[in-house]
Amino acid sequence: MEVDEQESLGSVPVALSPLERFEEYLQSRGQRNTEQRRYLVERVFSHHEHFDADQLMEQLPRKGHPNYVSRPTVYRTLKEFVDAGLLRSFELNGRAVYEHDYGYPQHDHLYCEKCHKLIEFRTEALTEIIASIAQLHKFRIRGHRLTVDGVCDACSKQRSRERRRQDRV
Amino acid sequence: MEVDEQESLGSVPVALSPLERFEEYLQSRGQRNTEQRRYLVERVFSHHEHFDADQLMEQLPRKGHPNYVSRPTVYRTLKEFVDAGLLRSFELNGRAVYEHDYGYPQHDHLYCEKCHKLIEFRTEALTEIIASIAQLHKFRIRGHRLTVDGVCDACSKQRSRERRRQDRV
DNA sequence: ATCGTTGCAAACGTTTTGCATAAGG
DNA sequence: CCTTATGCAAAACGTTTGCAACGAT
Repeated sequence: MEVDEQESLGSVPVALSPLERFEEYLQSRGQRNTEQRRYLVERVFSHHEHFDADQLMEQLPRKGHPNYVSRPTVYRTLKEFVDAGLLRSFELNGRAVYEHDYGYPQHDHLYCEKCHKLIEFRTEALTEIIASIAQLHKFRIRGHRLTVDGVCDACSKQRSRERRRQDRV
Repeated sequence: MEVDEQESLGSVPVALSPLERFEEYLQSRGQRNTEQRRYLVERVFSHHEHFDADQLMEQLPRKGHPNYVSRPTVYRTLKEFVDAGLLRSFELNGRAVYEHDYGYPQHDHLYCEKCHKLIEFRTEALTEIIASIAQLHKFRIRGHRLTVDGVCDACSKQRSRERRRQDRV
């Protein structure tokens, strides 16, 4: 579930930091700027990675330590981040996976069934196809999720190496 | 989760019926041709619809009645149908959704967030884009899932009608 | 007779809830 | 002070499992 560094799509310049944007969102809805929320924005945006609620929890301080955030609050806050446009979420193997949305370009994923890595890609052609399909069906688009399942280059090479090794035995 | 009849993509002629194909699959793997499996093939292929395990269970005979199939068996059998190539499955709102695969052309979906209807569409252009992306990344494709989220024509019309009604008050 | 399959009950992993307490505005 | 947010415990959700009884080959 890590991002392949070589596949990074760069970032889009934005006016406000994720924290500023979130604070603005909270204010506009009369919600509160709590320590937990501020801390989670900081942690979630400190590195660009795909993650699920559990992986995030593992990286956070344990119960009893400073900045501890309970599991329900993590779930509630991730949902708020999605509403606020900071994160995008999609489902993979029955769990919700999150990734940066704010300040990050729209993209889709290749999902390797062997190493479970998500490789990001971006293509204008896809956007155009979707737009024309939607027009045909008079469908108002809000977003899309495309996942291509298969086996990545590294895992294909690994498997053929293993097959060769087996042949020698 | 119903199929829009008007959006039906037709079917592809196949040599064997779903039941025959499944029986062949079972035989090839030394698995058994049980009454429950035969009954479920019949029910699942009696109409072309998207469905989840719960929706299927609701349509099946209740405990104590003839042809009753338990929940675990329904789950196990749906998984076998996917392995056998009879059904395709994808995740929607945290549940596994199934649709016919055998004898039905590859397609993708528009998902209406208002009425939760899945509209099927098919485009050759998408297949080509995915192939070229995969080639670029030396990625071996096994399949893909594209879902376009938004609001369908019917729901858009409904909402504007309601807005107009409100304006008159 | 063998061994895969079923139904039951109980577990599972993820996410959500009700509620009392804490803390932001 | 008035709410909203939090942490806790427990529930809810869809799905899977262990196991004894059953049934197909």
